[in-house]
Amino acid sequence: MINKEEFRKKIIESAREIFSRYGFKKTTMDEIASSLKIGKSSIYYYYESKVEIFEAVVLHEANILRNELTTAIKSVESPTDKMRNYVFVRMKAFEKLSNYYNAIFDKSLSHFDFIETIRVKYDREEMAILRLIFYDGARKNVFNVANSEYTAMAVQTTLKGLEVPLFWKKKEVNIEERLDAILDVLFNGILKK
Amino acid sequence: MINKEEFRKKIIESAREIFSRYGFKKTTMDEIASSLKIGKSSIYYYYESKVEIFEAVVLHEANILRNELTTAIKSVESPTDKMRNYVFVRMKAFEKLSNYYNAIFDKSLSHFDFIETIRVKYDREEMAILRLIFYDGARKNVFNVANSEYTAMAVQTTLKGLEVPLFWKKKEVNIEERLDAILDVLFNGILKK
DNA sequence: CGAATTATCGACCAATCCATTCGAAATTTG
DNA sequence: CAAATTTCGAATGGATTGGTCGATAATTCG
Repeated sequence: MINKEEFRKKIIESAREIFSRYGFKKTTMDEIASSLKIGKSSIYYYYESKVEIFEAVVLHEANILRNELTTAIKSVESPTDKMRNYVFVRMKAFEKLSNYYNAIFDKSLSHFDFIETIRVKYDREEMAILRLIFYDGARKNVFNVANSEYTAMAVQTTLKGLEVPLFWKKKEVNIEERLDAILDVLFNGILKK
Repeated sequence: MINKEEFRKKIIESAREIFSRYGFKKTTMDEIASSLKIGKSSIYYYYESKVEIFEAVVLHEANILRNELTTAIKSVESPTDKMRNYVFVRMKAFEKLSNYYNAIFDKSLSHFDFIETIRVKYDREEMAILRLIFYDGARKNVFNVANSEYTAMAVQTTLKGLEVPLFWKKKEVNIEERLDAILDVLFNGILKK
């Protein structure tokens, strides 16, 4: 019916739902298996270990995020709209992603260096995107930035700071409602009049 | 600073968040404890067991639901609006509550007869409320019900049927979007022109 | 103060859970 | 049919976790 590679993808899709809901530790191989209607031991025919599946899931998730971000930017023209869309999608995504982290930073994270690798890679990609937006914004005279590299760095740092409350989940943060306030902070001193 | 009874409540509040997120089985005493910044063994000074805490949480949750439902009904005048509000709050609540069930119907549910007790009690309360709404609706000539008792029973059965997809979580159900369709089903043959 | 009471905790235990292995059976392929 | 692919049940061993207990800390109160 379906070849091995296809079924590997199916496993990732199912595992994604469960991992994103319960995190790494609380997710069991039994759950993943039964969500696919196969026996637990069958999974090991497709993947070597739970960690391997988790890595594949996180990678998948990262790719989805990258796509969402690029389309969010492409869908509008003006630099301010691009920023607005970018920030919105990013915060929304992080809200979801924080579930994964949640369960990782429990203990024994030594296995999860690969997440840091992905993270670093994405920071770089994000920098490139932000730099471009600000460069474009300066050229079009809507942003007041002398150095787009520097501004991009500052904004990225601010964004990371905004992630913290999401990460620690003191409280649900309603992104929709807070977006304008967040953009106010980000645009502080950048937006021309 | 705070007396024993107060702290018991605090425990329930904390445990509520965790149980509602992870269900009974996936929630650990360690988590409950550390969310309160106390040691695991200290919890046993306030409660005898995990099950006892869980029961208190479910009871608490049930009370909250009852309050929400009664205020939802009181807040409007017309019988159709009352139904709309009632159904909305009920479905919303069940969506959340299903997390608890989720983890219970795993196995060894013998301990959880008390949930059935609560359930039965609430079915009765619900029937009383529905009967009243329909009786009032018939009197005000907006509903076409000959026997409000019978209609209430039928509606309750339908509502229970609608819970099923929420319970089994094949997919997220967007209550906001589906509400009108649900009400259409419920009002079928009841609403006067 | 000092003793009684209240509250917290670390260390420990037994039961269960759970990721993983393995060999055998089932199923598909050719 | 035989070979290759796929599924699975049973077993295991190490980690997890609900719960106990006795030892202290902290608080109360005469």
